[in-house]
Amino acid sequence: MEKLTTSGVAQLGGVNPETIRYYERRGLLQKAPRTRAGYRQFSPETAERLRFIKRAQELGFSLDEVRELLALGVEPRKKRVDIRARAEAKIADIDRKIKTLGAMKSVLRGLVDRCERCASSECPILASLNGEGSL
Amino acid sequence: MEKLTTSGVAQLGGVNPETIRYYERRGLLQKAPRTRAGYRQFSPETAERLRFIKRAQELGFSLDEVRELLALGVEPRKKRVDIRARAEAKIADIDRKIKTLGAMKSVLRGLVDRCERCASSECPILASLNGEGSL
DNA sequence: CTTGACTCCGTACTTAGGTACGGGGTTTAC
DNA sequence: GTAAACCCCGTACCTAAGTACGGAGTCAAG
Repeated sequence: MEKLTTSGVAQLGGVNPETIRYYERRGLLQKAPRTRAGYRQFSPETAERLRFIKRAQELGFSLDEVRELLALGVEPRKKRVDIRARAEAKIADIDRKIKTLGAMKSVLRGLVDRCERCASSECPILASLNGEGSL
Repeated sequence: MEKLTTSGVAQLGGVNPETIRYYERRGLLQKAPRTRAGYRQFSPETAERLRFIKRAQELGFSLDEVRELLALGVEPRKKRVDIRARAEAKIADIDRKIKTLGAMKSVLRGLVDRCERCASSECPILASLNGEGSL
């Protein structure tokens, strides 16, 4: 269990060191223990957590939402049912996103397919899209 | 083909009227034709487009990326192959997003499942997550 | 033919999510 | 034991994506 420095964990997690402090302030990373001199010490798993945060963000979760996701693993015992419900809700969120992405994909796929079938230089589908398209 | 006013189309598309002007500036909506007096006139399909933009945004596409997506339907004829390639690239982007969402989902699903099997008041999985978890 | 609601435009402000700065302490390598 | 390279913190700054403001023109109802 080698401990990492702020910029060490930042590098492993692929973020700016300043971002670490920022996430700590925002509650996305719990306050790291400090050395006598006040230097933060991180465990390597923190880098995992950072990558999770980044992935979630790229998928359209806000930092507040990401914090909720992360909080699911750190609930104050007891409320087992509650945590379950919240996790299920997040899963449903994710399913909605997946569905929407699927829809967007088939729009694009349709565009590609129609354009393939249409080798002439005046593709009617493109033309129809031109005047404020159905995309 | 009833024409819509700026705030009319904004309402239909579920956005602020100012956002319409903003999207026009940013090139996400082409410049709308104007009345003699300079008022913009939109066709109802513009509302569709707005909703597409919003959906794409919620899924983590930036406005610049959304513009690229939209541009796929408005290419200057000719470069049929190019547009196809770009659409394929976007589809690949989307597939990556879907895959990542799937991974996040199974992390959450695993959390839920393990917590269900673990009815005692000291769930070891939660405990293991507490010290900078594997989420 | 005026009043209220709506439009225009340019410019300024806001929020989220960082990033950078600068003055000071610390640790490592010579 | 001292310079380079880090770390701390508070605060200031930045970009993306809007949102609001305010003065001026327009349109529809009474």
